[in-house]
Parts: sequence; C-alpha cells; structure tokens
Amino acid sequence: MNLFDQYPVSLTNSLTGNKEVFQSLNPGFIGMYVCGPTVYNDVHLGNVRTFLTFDIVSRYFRFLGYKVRYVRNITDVGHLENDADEGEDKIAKKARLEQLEPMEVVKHYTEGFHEVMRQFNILPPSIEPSATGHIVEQIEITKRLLEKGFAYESNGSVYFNVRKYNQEHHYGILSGRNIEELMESGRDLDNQDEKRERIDFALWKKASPFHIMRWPSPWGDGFPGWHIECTVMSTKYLGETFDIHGGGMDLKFPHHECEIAQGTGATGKRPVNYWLHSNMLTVNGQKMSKSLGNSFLPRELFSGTHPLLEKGYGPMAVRFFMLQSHYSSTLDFSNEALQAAEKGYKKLMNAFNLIKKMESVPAGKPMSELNAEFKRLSEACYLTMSDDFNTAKTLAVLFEMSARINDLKSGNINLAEIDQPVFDSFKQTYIGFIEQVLGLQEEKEENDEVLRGTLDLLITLRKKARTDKNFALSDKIRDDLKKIGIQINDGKDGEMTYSIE
RNA sequence: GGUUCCGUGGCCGAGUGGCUAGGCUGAGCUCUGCAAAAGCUCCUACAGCGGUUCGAAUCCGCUCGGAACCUCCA
Repeated sequence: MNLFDQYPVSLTNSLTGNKEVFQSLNPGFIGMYVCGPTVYNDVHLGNVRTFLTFDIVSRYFRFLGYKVRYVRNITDVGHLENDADEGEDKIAKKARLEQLEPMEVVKHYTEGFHEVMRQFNILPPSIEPSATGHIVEQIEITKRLLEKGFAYESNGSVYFNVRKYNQEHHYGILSGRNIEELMESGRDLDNQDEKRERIDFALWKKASPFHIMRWPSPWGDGFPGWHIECTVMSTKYLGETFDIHGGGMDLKFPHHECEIAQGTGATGKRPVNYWLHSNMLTVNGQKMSKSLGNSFLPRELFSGTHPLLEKGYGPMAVRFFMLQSHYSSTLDFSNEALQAAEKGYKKLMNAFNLIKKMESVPAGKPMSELNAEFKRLSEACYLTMSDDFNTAKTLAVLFEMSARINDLKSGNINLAEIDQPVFDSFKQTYIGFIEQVLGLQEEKEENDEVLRGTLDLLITLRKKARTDKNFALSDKIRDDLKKIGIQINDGKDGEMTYSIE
C-alpha cells in the first residue's frame, strides 16, 4: 500500500475555505505551481517563508511517494509598480536607476535568490520558467481571449474584460469580492484611460518609445501584463487544469483572482483544484515588507547585523523557527523567539545524531507498552503532516521522540526492550522526517582538521587527568574551552563529546 | 467603508466540542568528583460579556483590541 493512500493528506483550500482531503488529478502524480519572486530586488525573510512552505509541501508529497512536478516561476518582466496598470515596470526601473541592461538586473537577483534558497535548504523546483521566455505563449493566449470576447484592444494595449467574464463566470470567487463593489470603488475613469472598467487588467501593454523591454505583437511593440505569465507557464507545464497552486496570501487578490479568470476564460475549465496560501511573516505584529522598511535580509540575520537582533542565527535555526508555526498563521519575528528556536533546533539535532548511530538489537524481553509508544510516535509523524502540513504538531511529536532517544542513550530504557521492526521504523521515521520532510540539516560547522585534532588531543589529556583524579586540571581544560565557546560533555563510560557554539 | 482573519500560560506557538500539545524561560529532584547534557516534576492558559450544550479555548451573538487584502510586496 502506498504511503499516500495510508496517510491521505488534507489541506485547506482557499477556493472553498474548507479543509479537504486531497485527491490528485492523476493517481500518484501531482502538478503544483507556485508564484516565484519578481527579481528586481533582494529576497527578504518574508519571501523565504512562502517558499519554505511550498518546499515542505513538495517534500512531504514526495516522501509519501507521489511524483511531483513543481513549477515555480521567475518574474522578469511585466510586474508594474502598481496594479492599476500604470507606473514603470519594476525590472525596467531598477535597470534605469542602476544603468544596467534589464537582463543584468534579472540575472543578478535571480542568482541571489537561488543562493538564499540553497542556504535555507529549500530544494529547487522541477521547472523554473521565466516570463520573458514565454512571450510567444502569452501573446497566443491573449489572442485567444480576444477571440472569445473576454478581452479588448485599446490603443495598442489589451485588457481583460472583467464585466463580460463575470456574466458567464464568477470573478471574485477566490477572494470573496463582490464585483459590483469593485467596479464602484476606486477613482472614476477619465477620458485618457484605455480601460473600460477600473478592475479590467492588462494582458498586454503597449511600450512607450523609450521602454527598453519590448517585443513585437499583433498590437504593436509591447510587453506582457503581470498576471498572464502565471496562467501561461502553469498551464503549459501542468495542463489546463492542475492540482495545486500556491503563493503568498498577499497575492490572492488581484493576482490569483486574475489567473482564475484568464485560465477559465481561455479554456472554459477551472484551472486549479486546490489553492494554497501561506500567511505573512510579521515584525511586531506588522507584515514584513520592503515598502514598510521592516524587512530582514538573510545575510543580516546570519551575521546579526540587523538592529533588532542581538546575535546572528544560522539558516537551519531560522528554518526550524518558521516550521514551529502553521503556514496559514502569521508568524511574528523576534529575537527571543529565534533564541528559543535555536535551542530547540539543537536539541532535536542532538537526538538526530544519536539515533543515527543506534542499531536495533533482537528483542530480549519485549515490553508491549514501550513498543506501543514507539509505534504511536512513528505513526503520529505521518498523521500530523497529513493534517494540512502541520509542521508545528510534527515537531512536537519529534520532540517526544527525541526524549525517548535520549532515554535509550542514557540507559533509562533498553533497546532490547523494543521489537526490532518497531525500532527500525521509529529510527527511519525520525531521520526521514527531520532530513527529508522538514529539510533540517546540521549547520555547517568548521570542519577544520586542525581544530578537530587539537580537540581530540585535549580530550585525551582530560581523560588522563580524570583517571588520575587530577580534577583541578580536568576542570581547567573544560572551563577554558567553555570560555572560547566549546562545551565538553562527559558521558557515562568516561567518553567525552564536544559541541561548538 | 468592503472582504478575510486573529486575540491561548513569563515568551513563542499548536489545538476547532469532552482526553497532557510542544519549544524556550524559571524552580526543584535524579544522574555526575563537580559541571554540562539528559530524564522526571512543578509554575497550567485560552481578550471580555452573554447564549447553545450534559459538557466550549473550540459553536453562535455582542463588545473591546490587533492584522492582512481592497494601491506594489511572498
């Protein structure tokens, strides 16, 4: 039996607002699309949270045995400074300010984005298409929407006709918005405007003579609108209807609403079965965002140079911190919370290292109670993750498991009291969930041969001192090492381990 | 104003009708030459008011407070 049949996943579908049991379109396969970054700027921690959320989603689905095609785009054209289809293109603006070719800007920030993803151990998607690589397709779908009457041309630009669309379909289905109110709100259109309604949005924008990012089209030189790229790239690689579409909560309206309208308008089919939205990272209760100026850059976090931080934190401690809350809740970012997370993370990894070295032994006298507990814990990992990817609950289970691992280590319980298959599955589950599902790994420690050799020598000396009952010397070695951030721990049989701060 | 959501113990943060979340902090105990680590125990909460129910942090209503979206942001 497949793991995904054994532990069916339920998830909160933003389209219905309900938690639903997930069922893939093609048994055993999942198509997932996530809105990637607009590469005109450095990614901050808020962005990281979203990509982490969907990293977990894809990791867990794969862990359960699904074959996942995960598409995450790079927006490198068409994202204007505001959504009234006015203002400069973000990439073009940055290029102008920096006196660079737009594609230089794109390249630079794409590289930076990838670097950050690697640091946080966020796996790359299966396909990472870019908007500029799909201009032809975007023109094609725009033509199709024109043919179907869901779009109109105006002065070299093409706009989506929301009013017309809403006569046959439901615009606002995702965000719960009322189209009448949407049409009334906002300022009135003046004669200069190309759009018929405020809520109509651009599929294609005419390029001014000075606009450097431009492509020929049936309507003259121009560039694509922001929303259309996602419709094109998702359907091209995943089909006209696919399983999961994800993104940050702030993209729900208008971006995802427009995607639904475009896809439905073009194909007559509903483009996505399950919409998943991750919530915001906040600082003092307020959304972390570039425009509010409260955003943290990953490098400021690692180095601890941000004014709000007392010290630096490793990417894995931060990853752990984010996993302690559910993706659908806001998560507040603070120095204290990070410190607590760092300690918890270390505790979990300590047990991780211990169990990796443990081997099951034939059960001498199986204790049914212990067996039952070990079984229950292993199974609980799957149940909590299958419950809407509840990483917080899963971590709670893993902490319980780590307590049992420490019990085994310290001899509070005996390995021989647990049936071999039960322990093997326990071990496999603990390691699998930490490493593969949650993507936690050891922080890269200085793997300095010289340092390790020196420490081994000091440990040998300290062991000698202890057997000689020269406690003054053994304490000095330990205390002095502690001062420079190295903790010596004495084990049961005189063996010693160390950890570096 | 409209749409959506939240308010949990010293802090962070799960939990959506009955059963211990968990992490961090603090106190104590065990282990230890002494520490550290680890294990155990304790400090035990659901913004306020009313209602439904045998029973509510969990459902409903109101009040207060906060947030996101409706303008660019994951």
